[in-house]
Amino acid sequence: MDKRICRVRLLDLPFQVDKPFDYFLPFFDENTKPGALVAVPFGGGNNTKIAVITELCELSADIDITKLKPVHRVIYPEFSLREDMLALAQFMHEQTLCSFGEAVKAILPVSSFSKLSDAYYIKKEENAPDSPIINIVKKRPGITENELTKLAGESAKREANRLYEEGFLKKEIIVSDKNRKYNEIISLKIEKSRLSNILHGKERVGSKKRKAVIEYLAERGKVSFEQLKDDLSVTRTQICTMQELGYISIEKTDNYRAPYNFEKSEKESFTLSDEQQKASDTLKSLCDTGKPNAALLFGVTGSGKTQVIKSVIDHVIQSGRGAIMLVPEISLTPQTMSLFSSWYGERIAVLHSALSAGERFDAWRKIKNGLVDVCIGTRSAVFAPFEKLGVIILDEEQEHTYKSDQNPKYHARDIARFRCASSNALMLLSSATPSLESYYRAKSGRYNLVTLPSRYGSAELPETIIADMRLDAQEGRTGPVGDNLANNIKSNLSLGEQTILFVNRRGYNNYLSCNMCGYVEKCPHCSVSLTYHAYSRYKKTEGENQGAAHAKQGYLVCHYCGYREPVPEKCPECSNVQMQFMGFGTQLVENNLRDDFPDAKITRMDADTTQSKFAYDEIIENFKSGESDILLGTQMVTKGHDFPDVTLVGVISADASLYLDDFRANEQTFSLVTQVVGRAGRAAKKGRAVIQTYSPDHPVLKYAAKQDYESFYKDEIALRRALVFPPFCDMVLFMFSSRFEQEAQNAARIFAEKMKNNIKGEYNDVKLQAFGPFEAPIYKKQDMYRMRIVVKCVANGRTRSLFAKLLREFSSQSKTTISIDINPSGL
DNA sequence: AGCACGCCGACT
DNA sequence: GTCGGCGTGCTC
Repeated sequence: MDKRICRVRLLDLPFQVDKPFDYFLPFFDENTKPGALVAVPFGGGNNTKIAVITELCELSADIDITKLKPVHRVIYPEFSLREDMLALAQFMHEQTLCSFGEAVKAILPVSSFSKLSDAYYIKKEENAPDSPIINIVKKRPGITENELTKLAGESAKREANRLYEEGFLKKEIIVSDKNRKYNEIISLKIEKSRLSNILHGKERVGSKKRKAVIEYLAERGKVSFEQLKDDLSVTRTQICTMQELGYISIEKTDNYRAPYNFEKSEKESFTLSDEQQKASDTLKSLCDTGKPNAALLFGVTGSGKTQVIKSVIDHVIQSGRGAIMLVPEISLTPQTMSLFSSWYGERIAVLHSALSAGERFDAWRKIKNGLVDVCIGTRSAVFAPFEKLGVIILDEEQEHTYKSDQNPKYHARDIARFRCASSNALMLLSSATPSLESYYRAKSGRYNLVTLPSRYGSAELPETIIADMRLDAQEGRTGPVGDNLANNIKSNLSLGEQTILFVNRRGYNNYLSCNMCGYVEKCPHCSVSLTYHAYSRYKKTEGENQGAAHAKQGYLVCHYCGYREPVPEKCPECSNVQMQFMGFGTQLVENNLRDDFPDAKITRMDADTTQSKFAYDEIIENFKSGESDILLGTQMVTKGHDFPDVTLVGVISADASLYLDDFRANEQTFSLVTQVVGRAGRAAKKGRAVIQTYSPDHPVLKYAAKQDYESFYKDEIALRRALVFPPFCDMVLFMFSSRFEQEAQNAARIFAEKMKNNIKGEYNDVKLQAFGPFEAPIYKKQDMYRMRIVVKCVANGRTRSLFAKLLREFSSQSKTTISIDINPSGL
């Protein structure tokens, strides 16, 4: 029997209202199924909204059909969610506490959705009220609601809707497919005798232009619309009319736009080392178990992880399945692209957030239609709609960019895990410096651990020097490049070898450091650095560069537990009174370098110089070809390139990220320094690395210099366990923002109280520890005052249910905006 | 979130 | 007497 009722979720509802609604289904066909998108009337004004069907039900006594509105129709049938993707939306909704619609919109290329418009027609003329609306529709059947409003004023919408409800007007929902680009092939549709009549003027076709088109087509046969337009300057309307009149037919074929060039080239083939072969075999077998699997490919820098990954992708493609390759940032897609297209030619697609709606849609459609085997992209590419999925790879799995910080606040790893579970695919995490969480899971057997312990070929690890910047400070040198590094650059320049300098941009926070002994004040409860807050900070502009003298009037604050203490008068370690705020920018370093080495060719690479689409590639190519001596940059220089002529790598300020006010500071610093150091000496030449720091004895830097992940892990995991941080708990961040300072503060306080009451009462089984409320690191942002609550807990179903309840109750009664982020990428 | 319905002040 | 302010409450 036909299902007559469907349960739907609307795409554009705020969290408080986000619940299932039931609608009557006046039609039923093969497109009417769970996952389908439909247009439905919603709310008092019966505005047309987009919804997704989650369930089909039969008529039953417990549903009052008179209270149900009818679904208008199915829209965008090509975007209908497959069963597993619908389940994924539900999963995201539950896991990240986003609205169902937000989850669906992350999965589908919604930028391709065009706005729906309502078109009106006369349905019944007798007894129709004498309304101006009726008259307009009579004159212009199919008029849209917008045009109607323009002609008859604001009330037209309501009036038209009333006439529709009363049965005098008919409504149609129009979707324009503006983002689809077709090749339109035009051909004649007239039989020969009639054609001859027309050509000889015995039959008239209505206009000269029409006759010209027919003549043209008679001569040339099939022709594209573009061509026709260029040669005869016909308009689309004219062609469409001719189609309606039956003179011609228009055949639409898909036309894919390609933002990148796909050139398959016969790259020199490489042979896997024994070690790589073993890793590859293990991973390939994990793809074939017919069950979901997860693996961590842990290989030191330069161990050839990419080759292993390629062999796994090859294997997956051979079995007729697709592969998703995620990279941490957009700037890494072009180079990954060119590498992969040399292997797979046009059988690849790119998906990242900088694509235009059309490009994104095309890539999406190609994947869905099985025209590609591999999708490369950033976080959102984890939703690539492969029918059959064999493997999802997260390259540099520890990168924080895999966590979204906007709704839906998902982590690509979690999505990958879910998708692999429903496709019996392999989730493959790859890194030289895995996140503590992942390595912990690998060690405890939840992931298969596959290791590549040695560098590929003859490459050796570089010789690493930890340069003590305190010595420079004592001798009055305060510039960003210390004595040791400067000497190394000098000798490298004279040898004609290349240098990479890494400027640590993280840690621009105002942390206070003694420039004599490198002492940094930390929170006694959280093992994170304290951040400086000016005394009367609410009136101050953010990012102000305060001097040390000024600092003494302020406070040092912990962003995890709210602990605060006054700024010390002098260094508690060495009694030095010169405490200062740390950090250098790339530009400052560049200027200094130009002064010190006027003859060196220096290239700067950071967010500023890589604005344009291809700038990044150009910089890399130029540097590779030896056109410049020194490449100076941020994070970008640390990743994924083989520069055979680079023999010196310098870390300008290793401390900057070490004293981040984040529990992941150690982890991030270790990862960063390890990666930069790994850049040196990738080919036959032995490399050197200089790490500049005020804390030369810091174990994290020592481990990174030796590329000793195991020891770092041992220390760090013990610390996390002792202080209870992930992976031993989940962190949840609540943020309250309001234009009015008092409101944000009240809201946060009341919320905290409500949470406390709940864990004493209904939710007394939930174990959690709440900190705050206290001010967000950027207290005032875009005129909004922001308060925070930080919670440590186990984010299970019960805890989420509590949070969901609190959010729902709270947001319906407060003007303050509240947001939740479960395991945020940084606090 | 929108949008309706609903109950009190300044205008033709 | 009406237009319109935004307070409250609902959306299948």
